[in-house]
Amino acid sequence: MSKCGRKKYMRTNVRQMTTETVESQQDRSVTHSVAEHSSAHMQTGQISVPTLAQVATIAETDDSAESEVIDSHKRREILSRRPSYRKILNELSSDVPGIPKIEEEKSEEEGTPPNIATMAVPTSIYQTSTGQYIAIAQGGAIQISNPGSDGVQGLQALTMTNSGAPPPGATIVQYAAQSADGTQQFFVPGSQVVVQAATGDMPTYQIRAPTTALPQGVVMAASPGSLHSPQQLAEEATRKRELRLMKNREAAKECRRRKKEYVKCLESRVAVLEVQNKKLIEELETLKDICSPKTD
DNA sequence: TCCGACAACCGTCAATTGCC
DNA sequence: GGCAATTGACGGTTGTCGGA
Repeated sequence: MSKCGRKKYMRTNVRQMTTETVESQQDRSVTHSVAEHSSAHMQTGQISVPTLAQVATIAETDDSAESEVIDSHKRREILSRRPSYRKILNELSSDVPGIPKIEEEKSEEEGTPPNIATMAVPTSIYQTSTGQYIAIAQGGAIQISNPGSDGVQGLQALTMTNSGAPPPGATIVQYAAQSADGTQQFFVPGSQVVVQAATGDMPTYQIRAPTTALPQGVVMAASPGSLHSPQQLAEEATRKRELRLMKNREAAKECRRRKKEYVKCLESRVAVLEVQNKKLIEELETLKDICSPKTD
């Protein structure tokens, strides 16, 4: 039995159960539902964070008498998909100046945050026979990423100075694991090659005219231009699927990173509020001492 | 040393949202 | 409406830790 088939079967049942659980819990305190939801995920090591809507509902329905009169709108709110962690955190940040905002991804025209200054949004991603990823971004930037490393540290980027807009459906990247002179070559549009001129900690790349025909072992990935046969269509479908999986893989990593940051910010906010609360209590006690006459 | 429990992380699927 | 982004949920893998 395939892994995916089994997963899909189980996921369907679990998803139904999850919905039923949330709905049935409307009759009880929503506080319980969130707690149970979290503890259930603790068994699998996953973090569960209630949505803002859930948090609001918890506060509103803490009184068990009111929990029975949750209208359909609130139920829909609970069941609805949460906004992104970035939005939630930025909403919190607008209320509390101490909380840093998660940077929005900016286009190249708007400038990039310092920590991802060398990254560009890839538009075409290819995997070489050695497992490396090559991404051609808008503007002609070529990014070479090693497997096993994260998206930033393993990234090598260069920008083509003579890059123009490639013709639609004609982007071709050809990768040779090793050329005759021991360097890596990447063939790019415009009948040019990107040659690895130096290796090591700081590899450099040069754009040259190709000197030889395609070396042996070259891996070619071409966009659909004239696919006709069923085999070509199948290969194209496979390529699209792998591209989608790779993008979703990276998106999941980024989502988890944001989620961790979101949780960290919430925890730090709790710490700050606890300190403030303690100070206010102490201040209140002090004022009480001042205002109330001494009895002894 | 072995084993089980647990946490953390990952890849994947599917549902949802938001933008064009 | 289509598509990309986002994220919940799942199963799998790996590393750590305490007890036998």
